[in-house]
Amino acid sequence: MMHYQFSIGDLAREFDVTPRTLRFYEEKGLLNPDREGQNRVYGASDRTRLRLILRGKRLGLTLDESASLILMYDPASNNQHQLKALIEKIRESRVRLEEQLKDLQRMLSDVSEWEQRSMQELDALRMHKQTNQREK
Amino acid sequence: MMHYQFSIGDLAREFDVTPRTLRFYEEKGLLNPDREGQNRVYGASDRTRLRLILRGKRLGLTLDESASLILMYDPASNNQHQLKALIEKIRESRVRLEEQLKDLQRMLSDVSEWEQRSMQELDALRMHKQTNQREK
DNA sequence: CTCGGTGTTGACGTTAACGTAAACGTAATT
DNA sequence: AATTACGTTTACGTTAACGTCAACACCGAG
Repeated sequence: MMHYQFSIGDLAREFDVTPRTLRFYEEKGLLNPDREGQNRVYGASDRTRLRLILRGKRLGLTLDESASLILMYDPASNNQHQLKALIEKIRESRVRLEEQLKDLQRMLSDVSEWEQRSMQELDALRMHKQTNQREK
Repeated sequence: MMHYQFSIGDLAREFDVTPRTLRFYEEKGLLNPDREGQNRVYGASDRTRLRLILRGKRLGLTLDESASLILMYDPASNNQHQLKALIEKIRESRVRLEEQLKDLQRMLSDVSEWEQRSMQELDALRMHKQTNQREK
């Protein structure tokens, strides 16, 4: 059974952010939930947007950058000129992301290399200790 | 011909940051250049560190996180207990980075999918225009 | 000798992304 | 009726990572 309506608390819990965060994203125009009286009611699209925002954050994008990425997912953009501009923006994003991917791979290999070295060193220390004990 | 001494301006230009940034990193203990009188003189190790810091930044790490990563590269850490703690930290970093990698791949595939769709749409628009012109 | 270029140390300003607190409304529980 | 849980708006506070500016020192060229 799938919901398609969420309170602010629901979403906050699901994505591990505070309600304040969701209201803040709304101020910035990243979300726009319906209202039921005073209260915010979030739908599936808001949920998707939120996921995209947070994914962006984890990758080091600013909220504004995530905002434009989200606009690109929106089918509301039709006119040709805008479309070209958007494609260009996407292309830039992709280039950046690919750069980031390289950075990440470099870092991963550095880190695992270091990990191995230090574990060996740790083993060496253990061996040394045993030797010492036998010498006693 | 390789230098192994750099002024603050040299490094700033090479890595496209301002001198202020380098002084700031020094305050935070991320760099510690020698002095020649008043002036800072950076060596190869500072240059390496700077590279690591900036790489970290691009991946969304904070300066403090980069700082601890750099400490791990340092062979100054010997005692067994510290070593274990460091290994644990590295392991965490790796997990985070692997998560990031997945995010990135998801995002890349999303983006290129969208790119294709919008280029097709653009083509469709062009075709439509031609048709209209012939109908004239 | 003065001028431009490069460096130095404070010290205050700025932006993003929320945190925190006050003051209040509403609805269900006890 | 009072408490508890959840929501609201408004507004000020906070942290990271520098930017910016003032006031000064040094050094080589013209």
